[in-house]
Amino acid sequence: MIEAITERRPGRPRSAAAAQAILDATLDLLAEEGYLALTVEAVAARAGVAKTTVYRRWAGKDELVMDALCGMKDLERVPPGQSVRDDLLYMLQWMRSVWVAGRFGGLMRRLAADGIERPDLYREFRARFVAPRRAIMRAIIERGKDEGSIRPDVDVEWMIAMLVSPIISAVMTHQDPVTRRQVDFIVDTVLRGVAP
Amino acid sequence: MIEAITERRPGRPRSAAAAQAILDATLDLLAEEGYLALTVEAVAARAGVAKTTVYRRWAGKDELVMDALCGMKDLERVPPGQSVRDDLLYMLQWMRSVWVAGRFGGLMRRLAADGIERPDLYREFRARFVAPRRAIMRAIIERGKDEGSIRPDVDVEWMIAMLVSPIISAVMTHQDPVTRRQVDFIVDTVLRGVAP
DNA sequence: CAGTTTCGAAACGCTTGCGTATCGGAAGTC
DNA sequence: GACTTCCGATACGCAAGCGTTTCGAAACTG
Repeated sequence: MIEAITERRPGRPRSAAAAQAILDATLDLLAEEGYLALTVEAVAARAGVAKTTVYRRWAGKDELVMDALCGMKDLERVPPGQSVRDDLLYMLQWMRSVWVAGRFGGLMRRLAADGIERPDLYREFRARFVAPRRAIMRAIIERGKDEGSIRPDVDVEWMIAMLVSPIISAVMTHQDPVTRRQVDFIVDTVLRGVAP
Repeated sequence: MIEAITERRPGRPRSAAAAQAILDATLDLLAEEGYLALTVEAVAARAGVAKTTVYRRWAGKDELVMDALCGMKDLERVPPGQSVRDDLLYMLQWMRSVWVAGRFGGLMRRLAADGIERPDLYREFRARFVAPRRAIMRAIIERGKDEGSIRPDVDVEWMIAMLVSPIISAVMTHQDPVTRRQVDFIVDTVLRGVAP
C-alpha cells in the first residue's frame, strides 16, 4: 500500500491524491451498495480516475476493499467516567448516532450483512470497530462490579450484547430512528436486572 | 402459481413434481448462498430440471424467489401457557434452535442480510416469520402486565427486542452456539429489569 | 392417429464486470 | 534532452448469468 518514499525512483511519481480519492470512493460505495454490488469501474468513476490507475496499485477488488477498510480510523471516544449508568448511556447514545448517520452507519450495516459471504472482511471490521468499543463497555461494566452495583457473576459479554444488539437490530431492520428514551429504557432495564 | 386444474387443457400437463422440486431448490440455495448469489441455472440444476421449465412457470428470478418464500410454512408453536418466565424461555429456546439448525436458520440469516437490497423480500420474510412470533411474545408480556409481574409502562416492543436480538446477533456474528444458560440469563435479567 | 403442450438439452444474443493491453501525453530524474 | 514511470482513455478477451429460441422426444386429449 504505502511504499517507502525514501529512495526516489525515476519517472513520474504516483499521485497520492489519486490513491486517496480511490480509497474514499471505495468506502463510499461500500457503504452505499455493499460488497457484492461494488465494482472497480464505479470506484474509478467516482474517484475521477482511470481504471488502470486502480489496478496499478491494487491487485483486485478484494485487496482494494480490505485496504480501504484497514485505512479507516475509528473515532476514539472515551466515556466521561462518571457513574456506570451515565457512561453506558454515553456509549450507547454515541453508537446510536454513529449507526444512524453518515458513512459509518452505512458501512457498518453493509459489512454486518456482507460478513456472511466474506468472513475475512467481517473479521477486519470487527477487530477495527467492534472490538475497541466492546473493550470500553467491558471496562465500564467491570467498574460496576467493583463498585458493587453489578453482581459479580454476571456474564459481561452477554450483558454487552443485551445493551447493544437491540439498537443494532433496530437500525438494521425497522430503521425507525431510535430515540433517547428508548436507549434510556434499555440501560435502566439491564442495570436493574444485573443489580445485586 | 397454482392455476385452476378444473378445466383440463389438451397437451402434456405440467409436472407438479417439477414445480415442487424447483421451489425446494430455490429455498435451499437461498439459504445457502443468499439472494444475490442465487442463479436460476443453479436452481434448475439442483432441481434436476431444464432451465426452460423454470422460465415457463416464472417470469424471472425475482418472482421465483418471492413465490418460494410465500409458499413456505412456518412451524406454529404455542407456548405452554404457564408462567411468564417459562413461556418466554420456551419461545427463546425454540427460536434459538430454529436459528441455529436447518434450512430455516440459513434462510433467516440470509434474508436479514439481503433485506438491505431487497426490502420487498425482507418485508415478506418479516410478515411471515417475524410478525407471528412477535405477536406471541407480545401476548406473553401483556399477560405479565396483567399479572402484575411486569410494570405497565414498559415498552413492549423494546422489551421483545431486548430478549430476542442478543440471540439473533450472536447467531449472525459469532456463531458460537448459544447455550441454555445464556438464554436463561437474558430472560432473568430482563424480567428483573421490568419488574415493578 | 392427429393435435397440443410440456420436457430436457443445447445454443444463442445480451449485458455486466473483471483484469489486461495499448497508446499518446504528462511529470518527474539524470 | 534522454529516459523512466505514471496518467487517462479506450479497447479487448474472458467468464457468468439472464432470458430466449430451437428441436426432438414424451405425455396427454379427442
